[in-house]
Amino acid sequence: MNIEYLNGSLEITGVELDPQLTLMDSAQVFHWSRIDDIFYGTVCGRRAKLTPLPDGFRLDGVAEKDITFWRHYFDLDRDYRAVMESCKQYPHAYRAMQLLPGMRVLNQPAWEATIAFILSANNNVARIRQLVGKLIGLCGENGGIPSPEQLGQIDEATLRGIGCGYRAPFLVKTTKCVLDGLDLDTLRSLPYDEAHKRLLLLPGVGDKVADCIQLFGLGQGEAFPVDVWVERLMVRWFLPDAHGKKEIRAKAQEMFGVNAGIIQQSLFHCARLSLISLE
DNA sequence: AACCAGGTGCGGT
DNA sequence: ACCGCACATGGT
Repeated sequence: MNIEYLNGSLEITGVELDPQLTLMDSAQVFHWSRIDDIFYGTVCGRRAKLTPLPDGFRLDGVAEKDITFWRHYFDLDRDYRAVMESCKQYPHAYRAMQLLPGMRVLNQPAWEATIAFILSANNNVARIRQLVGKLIGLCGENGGIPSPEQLGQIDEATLRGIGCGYRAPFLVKTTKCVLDGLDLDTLRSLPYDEAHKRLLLLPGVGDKVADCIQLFGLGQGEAFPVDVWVERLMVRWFLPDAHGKKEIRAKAQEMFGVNAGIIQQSLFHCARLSLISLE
């Protein structure tokens, strides 16, 4: 992998990273937009324009002090080939990673992942995108997910007004928890189980959303979100006798360890895109 | 027009 | 601890 920085542009080449797959199709992040194969997004107030290249991408609008930030966001320092090799004893997992070589798991800010995945519950990807976009539209025009302070200014009725539905009070209450002093980033250094328990205290956060926050927002690779798709594919491909999402998650963590989350992401997409048949 | 969406909270067994 | 149901809304 090669990284070059010049005049606000960060060029990353020699890396398997498919922006369409990771930013738009992956259902791990919902607020990047694509216009004519160029991607626009704002993360923690840093607005960037991403242009795909044949073997990587270029990021424009990058301040020199933010090079490390973006490098971490796109998880550039991880050897995905090694992750793939780590699951070679599980042919379906290995195959899933082979089929999606450009797949990566982004390191999002904990707060942004929390808001996005509370909105994701019992919702489809197209609508999650739309909803996150409307939420962003409520707070200025920098294009990023509102900060806790910004969201704290918005009442439940307004959130219902943009289509949040019954998730509106979850957003309000969780925002209040954070404004009252809960520091999501401190969960990063806690063991998986402990961070999970604390996340469950937030309104609108159950097992699945907590795992998404841990995987996408806290850098905890043992997290293994189990939704209906993952439940089905795990039973079909790995655990024919398992029943219940909790058991599936525990067994997957035993099998895949700290790479469980990355492998889950590949399995999930292979199933969703029908790259591997569930029958 | 039903049915589904990367579920969660709640009350009743 | 497990089970069933309500919950808003729009895409397919």
